[in-house]
Amino acid sequence: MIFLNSLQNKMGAQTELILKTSSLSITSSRKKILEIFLSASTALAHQDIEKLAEQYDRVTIYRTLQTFLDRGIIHTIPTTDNTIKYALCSDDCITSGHHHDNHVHFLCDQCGRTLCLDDVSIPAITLPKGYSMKEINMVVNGICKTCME
Amino acid sequence: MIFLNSLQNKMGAQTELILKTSSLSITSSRKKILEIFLSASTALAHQDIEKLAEQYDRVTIYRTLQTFLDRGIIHTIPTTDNTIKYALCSDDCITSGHHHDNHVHFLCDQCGRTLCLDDVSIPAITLPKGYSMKEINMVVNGICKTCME
DNA sequence: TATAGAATGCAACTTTGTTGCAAAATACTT
DNA sequence: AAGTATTTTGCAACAAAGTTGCATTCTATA
Ligand SMILES: [Mn+2]
Ligand SMILES: [Mn+2]
Ligand SMILES: [Zn+2]
Ligand SMILES: [Zn+2]
Repeated sequence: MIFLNSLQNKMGAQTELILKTSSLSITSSRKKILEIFLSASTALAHQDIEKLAEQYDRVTIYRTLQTFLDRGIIHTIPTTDNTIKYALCSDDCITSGHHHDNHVHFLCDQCGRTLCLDDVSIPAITLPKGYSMKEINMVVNGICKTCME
Repeated sequence: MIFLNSLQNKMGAQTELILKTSSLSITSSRKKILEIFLSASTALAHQDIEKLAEQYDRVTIYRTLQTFLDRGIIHTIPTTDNTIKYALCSDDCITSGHHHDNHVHFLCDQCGRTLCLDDVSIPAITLPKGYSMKEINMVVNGICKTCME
């Protein structure tokens, strides 16, 4: 029990730190949504968060996700099925002002989970003359490790 | 006038050929939507097509796009802003039964257009052990050639 | 603790996507 | 060319997703 409280406190401290670092006021919905991301092993859709944070209004969740995106706390993952998934940015992302995610994302066709493959970086490409690159996304569909076993 | 009719006829013949090749019955909505894709230089959202084919019901457009996807006549392009864009598959894609698009897509942050960079192929990557790849998408955001000038 | 400013919840609304079914169009047979 | 089976379409009704304005509540700070 003491142990659990300690964990809870640690998580609480972490979420408050993230919010402070981004100059955001500390509110219970923001902390809750950050906690959800921190304990999730996969990227989450808006709907996933709605289910895990039922006490908060749908609109609040929309606005909170947008705020987190603006501050670079989370990033979006484009998918082929018209659902945006959100995931926490790595420490690098969060601390640096400008967002620069550089890993590949994986969508499992079987379990439906979306994973950040933090260790697989996106290879460089050469664009035709006249094009300037700002962001790059690489998304792979297939079967994930867990589902293969 | 004769010239225009000839162009029209050529486009008509082309759309009918595509439909026949995919064993689809030839209907005016399917021809119209194919014509839109053939004369478009960019990928299109459902909404774009709705505006360009006002005479047809929204539901018909949804179903037609789905049919074209199923037959591999068009492919989707995932975007970070929760809108799916559709584009004609290259000849290779259409003729071969199985879909294997392999080019990078470009989203211009200024004009909003989505372009198939047919000449830029997606580089290979190595996934962690246990993952199997089925499809791969690479989407680049930035400023397109036209907007740079 | 008082107060200005920010965030939230609610209601109302728009947009996007889905489904069932009758009517219309197409492909196919004769 | 006409008739018929099958497919496609439009409409209506609905469900889900996303947006906006505004009054209330909460947070930061003096
Ligand atoms: Mn990620
Ligand atoms: Mn393409
Ligand atoms: Zn899986
Ligand atoms: Zn452009």
